[in-house]
Amino acid sequence: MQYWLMKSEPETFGIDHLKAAPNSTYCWDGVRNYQARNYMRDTMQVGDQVFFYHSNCKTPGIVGIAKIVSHSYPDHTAFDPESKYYDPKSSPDKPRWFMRDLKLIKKLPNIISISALRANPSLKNMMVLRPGNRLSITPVTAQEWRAILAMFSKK
DNA sequence: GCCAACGTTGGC
DNA sequence: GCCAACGTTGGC
Repeated sequence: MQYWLMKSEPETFGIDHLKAAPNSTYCWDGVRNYQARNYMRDTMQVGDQVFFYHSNCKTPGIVGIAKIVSHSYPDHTAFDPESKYYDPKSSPDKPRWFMRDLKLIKKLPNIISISALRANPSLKNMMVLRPGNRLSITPVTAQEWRAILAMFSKK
């Protein structure tokens, strides 16, 4: 079992979009970064747990918990010229980008903001908090996972 | 809206 | 294979 943090812009695909999807499950499309793709395609396993993070918004932070419920498969939005994720270098024969399905486990009662995360000393090495971090999918250690769970179960 | 940090592109 | 230019991310 591994843990991850996955960023999404709430305007584009937020926690409520996932919640509203059939079976609260949706494909994590649009990843166009090789490192993030490799995590998704190669490293993730079905059953891994995920912090759902809202980025590029008024209050960035962790808003929910989800889990990986599928193996990786080609991201079809890359084949669609109408999609904003279209990539002519990816084809069904030779797909370049992959995705997995995520199922919402729970939406948190309150957001755990990035400032709250930064204020927690046990998270000082967390990847998403590192300066200049732009990776949309980052691994979370078991220690970090537990420390973050403790932050909201206390409330 | 600003801007620092970073990944990608493409000329050489 | 280097590296400058460019585009994007994302916190503030």
